[in-house]
Amino acid sequence: MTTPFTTVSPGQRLSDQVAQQLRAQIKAQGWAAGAKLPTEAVLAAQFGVSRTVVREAVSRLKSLNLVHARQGSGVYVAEHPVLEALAFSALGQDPGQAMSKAALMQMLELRRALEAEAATRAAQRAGAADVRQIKQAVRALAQAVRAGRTGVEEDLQFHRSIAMAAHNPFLTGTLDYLAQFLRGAIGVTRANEARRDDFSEQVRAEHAAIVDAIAAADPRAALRAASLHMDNAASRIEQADPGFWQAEGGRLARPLVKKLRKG
Amino acid sequence: MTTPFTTVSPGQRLSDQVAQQLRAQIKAQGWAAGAKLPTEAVLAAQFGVSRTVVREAVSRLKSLNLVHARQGSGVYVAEHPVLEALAFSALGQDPGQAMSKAALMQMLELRRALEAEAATRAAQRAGAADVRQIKQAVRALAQAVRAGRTGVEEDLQFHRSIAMAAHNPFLTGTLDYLAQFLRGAIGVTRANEARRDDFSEQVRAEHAAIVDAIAAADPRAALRAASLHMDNAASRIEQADPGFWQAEGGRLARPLVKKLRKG
DNA sequence: CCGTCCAAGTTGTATGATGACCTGACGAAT
DNA sequence: ATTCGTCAGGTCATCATACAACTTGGACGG
Repeated sequence: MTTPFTTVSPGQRLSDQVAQQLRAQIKAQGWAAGAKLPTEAVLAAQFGVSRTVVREAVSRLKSLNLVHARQGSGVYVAEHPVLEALAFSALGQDPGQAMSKAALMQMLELRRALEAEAATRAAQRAGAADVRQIKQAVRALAQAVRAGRTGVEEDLQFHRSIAMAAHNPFLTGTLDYLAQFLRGAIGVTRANEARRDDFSEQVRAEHAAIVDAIAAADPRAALRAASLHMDNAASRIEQADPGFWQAEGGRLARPLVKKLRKG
Repeated sequence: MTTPFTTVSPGQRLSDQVAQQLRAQIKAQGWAAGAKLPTEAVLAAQFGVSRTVVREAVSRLKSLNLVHARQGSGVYVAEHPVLEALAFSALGQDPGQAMSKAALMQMLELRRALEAEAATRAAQRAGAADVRQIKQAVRALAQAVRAGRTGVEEDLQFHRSIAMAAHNPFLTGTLDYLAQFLRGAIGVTRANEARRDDFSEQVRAEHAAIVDAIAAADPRAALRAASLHMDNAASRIEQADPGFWQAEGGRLARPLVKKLRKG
């Protein structure tokens, strides 16, 4: 077989299916780095679709820097298709979905590193305006809770305001990107924390400790406070009722099942 | 004017230009989250291009989750277009290019957080196979240096092997993604370090300290060693000849000029 | 051997048409 | 009055075709 592609099936968007298959082929080293892909016309014939669909699929791979096209020559696999790793959201996987407990813990680990760095640098560099922003976020979060909402967006905004106070666009950008996946995670953690009043109060206190350290321009205290907040968040998830992950978390965790089966 | 779009100019790929302008418009809150974009026909008319071009541009925004299209209804701005922040590479900016000294320091800051976490967790979880991989990477790096090469790829592989030993796919994924931008940065730092023999030896010793700590399953030592490595890398850049950034760095730093002018 | 030019191949763009699907409005039946 | 079916218009998804812009490799003549 010279055509290792499964024929596309209608119902789904064809360009999505083609993009996924091409991505899979590249990821599986089906084509070496720098190699030339078949021409659009050939791909269209192999997939049984029009050239328009192939072009849109290739266009998406281009925007992910998996390939680059040279007019008059062809489409070539990128030399360093590394970014693909973080682009799991872009093709196939749906971000914003909730995650399994294990994935949640791993994400918290990543956050721990980034939030600690952000808090440290924020304590070093935050100006009066930055501190105002952070305190504003804290108030918004408290108000959301009083209003009976979960406060996911406000929680994200709180952490984002700290990252911005660090004045490092790479840090802000990375946290922003992760926020997409965090949104589901924070929803779960806050739902968990809201089940126990002592948890809610504990979270509030931890947030306050971070803010105080930044306002006091004490980097080491900020580092400690931020690390503690993440560690405690992990603990609170560990302490959560085992039933939580079947009950309230179940609705959210369901989409993860397929992801786990695949792994 | 109801058409705030600058007319596209031939020479560049039209779909790229349209995608950039749409992205800029969304980023500038020109359209609220959830708002419906003009139809493809209208956009095509406003930009003065064909629907084909508009469709490819929109397709790229879709793959970045900036918008989502509903057949029969329209194209809508995503509710949480947050990931866009890390996608600076996908549209417009060329990754793999070198960066300014300031950007390099900011990126080191981000790396510091991630590498420290990776080293810590690696020390906690690395198995015998993981340690073998890491030591193999160290040997490859030494060999590359002896062969007169810069060892950028080997340096990346060294850090990647540590991240993998941490057994956290999110951490590995994020570092992989950043590696794309790091590649240029590491090239600059290694070119800088190679200029002074004491620097080279110092780097080698720092790497060894990290490996030893992981092999000894000492998380705290690994954390210290990794943090020290990043801090020292920053110091070495600070200590670099001022002329370095005009001379050797100049060739690499040139593409950054436009980025700085824009900011 | 070397430079020029041309022709085929490939991507980029334009255009028109058709199918699938959504949305809102209208009107009939319960 | 509410619900439901139907219909028309709008919109995205896909297809087919044609042409423009560009690259590549080889033929050709020096």
